[in-house]
Amino acid sequence: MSATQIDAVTLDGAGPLYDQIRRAIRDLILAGTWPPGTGVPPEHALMEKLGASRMTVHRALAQLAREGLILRRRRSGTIVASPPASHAMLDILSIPEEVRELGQVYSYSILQRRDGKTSRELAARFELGRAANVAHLTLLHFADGAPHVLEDRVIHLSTIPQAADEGFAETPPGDWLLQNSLWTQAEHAISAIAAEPQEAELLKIDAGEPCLLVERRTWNQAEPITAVRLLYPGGRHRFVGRFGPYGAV
Amino acid sequence: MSATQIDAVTLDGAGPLYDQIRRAIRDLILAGTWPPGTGVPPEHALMEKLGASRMTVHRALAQLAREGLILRRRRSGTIVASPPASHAMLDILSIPEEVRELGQVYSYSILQRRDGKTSRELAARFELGRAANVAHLTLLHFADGAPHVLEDRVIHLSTIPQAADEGFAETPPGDWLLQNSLWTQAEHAISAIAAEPQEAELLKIDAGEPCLLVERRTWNQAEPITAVRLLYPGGRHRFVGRFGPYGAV
DNA sequence: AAGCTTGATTTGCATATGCAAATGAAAAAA
DNA sequence: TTTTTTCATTTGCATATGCAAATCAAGCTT
Repeated sequence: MSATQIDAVTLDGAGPLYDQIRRAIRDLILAGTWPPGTGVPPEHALMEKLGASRMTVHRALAQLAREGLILRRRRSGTIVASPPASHAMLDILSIPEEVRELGQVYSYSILQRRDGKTSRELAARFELGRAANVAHLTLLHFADGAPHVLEDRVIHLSTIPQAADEGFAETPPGDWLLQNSLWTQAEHAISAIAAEPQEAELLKIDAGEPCLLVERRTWNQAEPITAVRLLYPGGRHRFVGRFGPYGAV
Repeated sequence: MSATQIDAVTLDGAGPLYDQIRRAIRDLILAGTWPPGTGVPPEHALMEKLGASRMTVHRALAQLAREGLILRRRRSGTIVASPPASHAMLDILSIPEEVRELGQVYSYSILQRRDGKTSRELAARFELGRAANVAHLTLLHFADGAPHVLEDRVIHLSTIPQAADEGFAETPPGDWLLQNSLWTQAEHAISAIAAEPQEAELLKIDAGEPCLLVERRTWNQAEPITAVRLLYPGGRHRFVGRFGPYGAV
């Protein structure tokens, strides 16, 4: 069952020894030569076959274990893990970057700003647990002068008090927050909705047209920092990600 | 500039020493005590302060470097890295899992299947580079008997020939492929579109209603495996991910 | 002043050694 | 037979040691 072709492990001489070992075994797994459940030879066997010390072999295997490719248990040995439930990775670029990535000219304008306690309606829209002192901003981002995305955001002034004195004239609030705050947790939801009439007018599309809605909330430890709703005209925008079974490529 | 409060590094005595060191430094970074650019004390200094060997300190720092929290350069030393361009992670569950996760009963039915060379129209819809021998399937997934998502898929028979003899009666093709093929690359795009009349009828929604469209293509090395378009009624579905600046939480 | 050489600092890699923890299997005891 | 004990295998952790590579800085030369 766990008889593995140890001879299949061959080094390519490129780079550090531990990394050669790591890549050699990783490639056998990714190529399917060692399918899930296959026994990986014990450290001593690899050590002799490859002429490396046990610590070096261990380093390679420990890293593969951290990456989730193999499972290791004392005495029972090491086996190839089953591919994990996969993740799709979507880059979160700042909106200016996103627009420039498309080769277009970025600009933005603040449509409205109001600071103060959250109304019941606002708290509901952003799923805020309790009333809070926030800055509430509405703004529109443009790509080559055309509406690109409509942003509706609250910033928790109790967590980021310096936002109260910031006009966001130079930098839109999303980017400003990235520079002026630390976040440890975020939640991200993507859904599709029909544009409301006033949203459609701002985005220069027809009411009822499908839009991508990105809702994001971020925290530092337990303190909420900001919550934002980004409305993208659906026909024009898509989120793309490229990845492999064990993470980004 | 790089004078760091080395006294801030304190161990908690829980678990392996190298991991205590790793976590101690990681926490100082995440808490903002050591902002980006801050100099991390050299291995020798940490070694003396913590009473650990250099190899152990090195192990902790090397791991933090792999995780992207710190940057290390010979002779110049180690500094805290700037938070990376973040990724949002969305779990890709199989559709049966996705439905069961919601606490609903899963079922599916194959609406149509046709194997053979791709038509021009089909090749365009799935962005296939050239004509190919594929299985083309259309199916509908149900949650508690109600339409959940409409699936339109091609499977490359040159890469996965055994799909030609598979009826997908027990397992829907997405899950079957996960079990019967290896993939090394995937591309994933999310957009919002209005439902076409025939799509709307199948999903039991009104034509023109906003839907989430997930398009995914997977490869093994350079060989295409499958391409799929998943159409979710927008109002009912959203993709949610939770994550931190340095990866999944 | 500009370029070159030398030296010192810091990280990176590999090895050898020793012990500890987990645990499957065999041996011994009930 | 069943349970317990012992033993051996395998991984995990930590240390000490030595050398190599990168590179900043100081000193030297021209």
